[in-house]
Amino acid sequence: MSTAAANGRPRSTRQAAAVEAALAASTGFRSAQELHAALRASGDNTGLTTVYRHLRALVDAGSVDVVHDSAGEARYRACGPARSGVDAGHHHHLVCRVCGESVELDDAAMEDSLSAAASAAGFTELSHTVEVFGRCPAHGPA
Amino acid sequence: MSTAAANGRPRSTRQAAAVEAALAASTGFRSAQELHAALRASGDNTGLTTVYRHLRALVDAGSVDVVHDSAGEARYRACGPARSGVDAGHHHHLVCRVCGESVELDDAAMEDSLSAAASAAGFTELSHTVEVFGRCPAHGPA
DNA sequence: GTAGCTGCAAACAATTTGCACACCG
DNA sequence: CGGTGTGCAAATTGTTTGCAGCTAC
Repeated sequence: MSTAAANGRPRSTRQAAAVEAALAASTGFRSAQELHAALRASGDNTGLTTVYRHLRALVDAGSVDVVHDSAGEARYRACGPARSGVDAGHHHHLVCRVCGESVELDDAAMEDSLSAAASAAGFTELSHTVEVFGRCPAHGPA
Repeated sequence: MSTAAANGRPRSTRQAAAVEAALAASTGFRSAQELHAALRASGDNTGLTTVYRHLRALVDAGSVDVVHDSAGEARYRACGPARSGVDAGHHHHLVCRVCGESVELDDAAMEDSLSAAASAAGFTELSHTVEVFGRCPAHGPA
């Protein structure tokens, strides 16, 4: 099908595809090193450095989302198709702290409320980070 | 018990007070190392280690709030009086990305909206992180 | 007097960068 | 062939831990 999900890259490399595949293989957030380990387990002998490089490039391109866990470590997830130049995928995530599974949250009311409060304080050029953690239905409380 | 908000500490030390004072001296978020530098500038020859130790203790006690900037570095701010054992100071911050000044946001509507969305997805034991960045009135766009 | 607190320096972990080599085109 | 992506290892940075001495109680 859409074999052409990635064609704007300078040179098509196998490792680049491997990183994207590793990201696409999970609906949850994964840490850089976790991703690297998974890649090696998949047979790809990709280096940690390369993983970091592609991760950064993808984040920069807007096709990957990042959150920082409580330890300050970065976790990545393939998200938003990143249309042309538009920020078509603005949303936040609800992440299960047990299995890492994540669900997208598209809460316009929340966004609006937040913006209104910030504007009321006289702040401009707003940007925000919203991360929600919890236990997914499959991992309910004890 | 109006004696003191903090009497559960093992031993009252001058450095502990210095760290708390440094935090209280600013309405904005400060990084650990920034705080350490300020402390030395104030005359206190407190060590970086000690600053980190007290910071961690204060965060653990709930009297200090932490946010992680885009670089993943921790920034602290004295917040919520942290009553007895109750989380009496739940709120988020609106931080100026130019001067670091911060304003507390107590947006119940946003909180509610967020919780509702998360609950709808079947998630429990929710916790969230909301950080808003922007330019304060004093540092408006060009 | 004793135990906890302090501080210097080494240990640590995550991430970045340099440099030499392989591969894509 | 040419150049870019790759990868190993060293460098960086923020934070934590160990150990000897000092201070508060």
